[in-house]
Amino acid sequence: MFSVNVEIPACEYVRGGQLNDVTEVGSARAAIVEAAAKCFMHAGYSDTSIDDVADDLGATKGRIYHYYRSKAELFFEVHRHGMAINLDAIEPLATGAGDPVERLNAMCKVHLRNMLDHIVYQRVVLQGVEMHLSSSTTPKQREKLKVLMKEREYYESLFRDVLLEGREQGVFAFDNPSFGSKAVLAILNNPVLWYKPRKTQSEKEKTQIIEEFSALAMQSVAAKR
Amino acid sequence: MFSVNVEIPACEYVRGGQLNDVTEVGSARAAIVEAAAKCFMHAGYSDTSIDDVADDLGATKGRIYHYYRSKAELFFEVHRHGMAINLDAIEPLATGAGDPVERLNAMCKVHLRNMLDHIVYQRVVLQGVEMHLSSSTTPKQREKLKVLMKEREYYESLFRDVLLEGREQGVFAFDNPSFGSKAVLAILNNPVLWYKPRKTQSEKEKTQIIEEFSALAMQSVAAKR
DNA sequence: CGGAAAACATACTACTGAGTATGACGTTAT
DNA sequence: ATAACGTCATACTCAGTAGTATGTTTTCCG
Repeated sequence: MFSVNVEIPACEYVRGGQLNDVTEVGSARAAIVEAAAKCFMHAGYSDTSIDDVADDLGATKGRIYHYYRSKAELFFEVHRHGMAINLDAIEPLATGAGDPVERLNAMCKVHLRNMLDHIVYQRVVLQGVEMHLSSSTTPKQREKLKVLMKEREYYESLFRDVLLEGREQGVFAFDNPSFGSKAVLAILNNPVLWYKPRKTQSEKEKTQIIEEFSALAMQSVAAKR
Repeated sequence: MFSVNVEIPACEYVRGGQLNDVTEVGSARAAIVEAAAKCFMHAGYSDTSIDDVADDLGATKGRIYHYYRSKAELFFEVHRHGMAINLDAIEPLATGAGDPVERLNAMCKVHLRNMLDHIVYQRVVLQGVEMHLSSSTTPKQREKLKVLMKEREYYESLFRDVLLEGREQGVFAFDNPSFGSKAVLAILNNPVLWYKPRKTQSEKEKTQIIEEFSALAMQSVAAKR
């Protein structure tokens, strides 16, 4: 899998195939990442100051810079966590058994579930796509962003592979496989742009969105019969 | 249609139903808007300084602030121009004659064509959706952003209406109409996120993208037969 | 218990970037 | 010609912010 190594000032930090230990509840790093995700979601990366994150934590800058050496690194951490949630859930489904239609259907629903349940992280992940670290960032940080984009690309390839398998069996139809997976993910990611969790009826809303958007996504690559 | 009134320091400024006179070639305002769109696309709103736009123009701040009283207003102008391009092209198709399948097909292709031909403006329009003017902006500016979002909503309704008409005739199938139009537009907007115009084979690439993504979009709401 | 290291908070620095005040230059109307 | 106005450039102000340097408290271990 992807093994990303970052020099971490404090604590040990290892990224295996599964969820990051950084995310364990009670960890100081986890609290920081959580607060950062919240702020990044509400105001975007550029318009979020480290002080904003510190405020959300009820702390000060010092706390954050003790664990993360820059704002960009903190963003990367949030992004990585968001992608880890998705990869850990989708990877087994993609490589598992079963016919392609069933597999893709499961992937769509789980992906949507993740979008709605972890929306703060998912919006940060989407921001990563539009991330412009062109200016005012070190070349080293740009390298890390490339690694994150590779991870994203791999995630998309999981969908692409299932699509290709289904096309060979005649259950899916599309021309360019890359376009097919992009279209499916475009639909699946869409709710992240507008979904706001309600206090009441929240779960009912979620299941409706999951059902309907997964149906739309499946339909977009379905073979006509 | 939407009549937006902004106090403009110099020159007269009227927004009718059609393309803004601001965009006429030779106009000083048009050059500013063009440069701003380019910068906003490459670096995003927050990471684009007025000086950046001025540099692109080969001018200085003074020029820009002579025509636009704030950075936000300049963004609004770019956004408005982008939406005007889309509305002027799609509105006649949506309300025109013909069966829903043909109409939606035409709308999809024209929309995609606009995405690829005016990508600088379209990316700014997409940024508008994720715009967070929550902090450090006047309530008056937030009002204007709402107007822009209304315009976006109206654009989406053009697709929704055609979809509804098609569902009544049994040629389209979906559950929630709003979700249907969102899915279609999600696919149609997707190329904006990754398309980079090539020097060679540019037109061939475009037509391929247009054909395949419109097919995917149509398919996502197609009735199974 | 005591000393070291981790885990912060406080108080800075240095810089960017939005917006303004003002002046210079050209054009047009009278 | 000159007054007025439109069109900019120059030179500022000032608030916000990333990052650092250093002090202070708590925890942990021998």
